Amino acid sequence: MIDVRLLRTDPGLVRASLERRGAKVDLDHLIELDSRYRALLQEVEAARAEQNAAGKRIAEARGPGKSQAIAEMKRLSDRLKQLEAELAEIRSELDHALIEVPNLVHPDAPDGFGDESNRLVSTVGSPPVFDFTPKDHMDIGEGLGIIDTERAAKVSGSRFAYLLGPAVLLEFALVRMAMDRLMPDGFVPVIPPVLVRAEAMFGTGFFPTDEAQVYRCADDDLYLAGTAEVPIASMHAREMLPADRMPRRYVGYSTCFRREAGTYGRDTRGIIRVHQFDKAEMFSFCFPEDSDNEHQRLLAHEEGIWQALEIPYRVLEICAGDLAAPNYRKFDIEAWLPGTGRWLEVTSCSNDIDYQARRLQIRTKRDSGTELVHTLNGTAVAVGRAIVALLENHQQADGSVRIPEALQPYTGFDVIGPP
RNA sequence: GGAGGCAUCGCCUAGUCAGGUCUAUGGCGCGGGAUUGCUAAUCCCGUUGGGGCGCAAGUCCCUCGCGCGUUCGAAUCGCGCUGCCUCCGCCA
Repeated sequence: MIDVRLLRTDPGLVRASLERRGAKVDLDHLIELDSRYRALLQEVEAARAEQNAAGKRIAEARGPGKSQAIAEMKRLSDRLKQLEAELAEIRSELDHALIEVPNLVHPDAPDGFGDESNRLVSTVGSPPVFDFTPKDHMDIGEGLGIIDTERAAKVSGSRFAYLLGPAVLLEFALVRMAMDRLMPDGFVPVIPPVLVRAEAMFGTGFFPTDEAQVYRCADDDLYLAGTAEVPIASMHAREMLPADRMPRRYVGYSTCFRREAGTYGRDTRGIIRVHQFDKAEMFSFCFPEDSDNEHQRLLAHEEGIWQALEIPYRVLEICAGDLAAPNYRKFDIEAWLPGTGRWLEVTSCSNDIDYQARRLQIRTKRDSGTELVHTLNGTAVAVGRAIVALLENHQQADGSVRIPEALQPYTGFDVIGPP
């Protein structure tokens, strides 16, 4: 949610940001609603002040004057009730309109829409050279017997997978390596609940925009989180974070659930796009003036992990038109997949500034006053896609897969296979 | 799933039975100050959060878990919801 006051004081700024996103929001209507709301609010508050004063007089009054005063106040009370009903209606209209408004856009974010408008920030590492024809992750995974999507389809339908044997140990190794890199930098490991209330979905900005992507447990009115970002951001909802304990950093490990509605033709092979995967996610709550630096910090951790995995990657800054509603600025890392011959998005790192904090009411108090915090999130390891990248980049002629050195202390083995 | 209890401005707490100066009491903590004079103590002042108007000083409104209701008036009465606790059942 954006700051309504900004809408009042600098509507041009908001309008420019929304245009860069290509967001269709009727700002004039919003401004009109806000001004009607405040005008009516003043009327209501004046009436309440009158009622409060009259109430005191009644409390002190004795005798016949009292019943007369009560009769007078009844008329006042009726009028106030009518005004309050009107106020509530406008407030609700305003709230519904506001929750649809996406975040502002960072001035440095590239303009445009679609992949071709993203800015290439850097490319690191070089594609591995093979003296054989490299296979894609599915051929390798099935060959090694560590990925089984056919049986998963039998049990759960398409876009599910069984991970088996060394793939499972690889998952735990990846997660533990990420934690070990992040904990010294103040990230507190957390395993959050993955079933959350609608409030958490709205608070983090996934609702109302992405409601179609979320699994719902209708009987209990709970939703399966598509990322640990949702329960971690919501963890401190309606809290005042002590200034001397800022920033607050977490690395959350959770299973992630995504309906992938509307992606029927895309990434149907293997485990690149599945309904369920595990992920370690970084999340920071920080002071507003620190969020640009914090964003770079999260991105640096992501790059460090991919370098440790010895996988070539590139960093993209996402263009204004492709930012999700809560994002102010976003960087993706794409790993090179030699078997498939394409780049694959493996991390996403966003600065949402005060957008989530305003919805979730997460504040901090300093001498300068109380203010909303900034929130940021970034992928530490999306396990499924990390496994895909490892298999394709470190495959060997005999069908086995080499484990990069940094990971070996965690896996306990240096190779998977040969079959 | 069943039965019962609880929810007050950072934490603890008075107030709720008998609705009206509750403009919510006190303690802890925190901030500022005074005095004594040194492994500290005592005293004074301030301290929930949010919003409207205003250049400001200020002023008004809301906030006793949330919502709805009763009433001229709700921390207080009624209903619903949420959370926590205890017991029973079930359960990894």
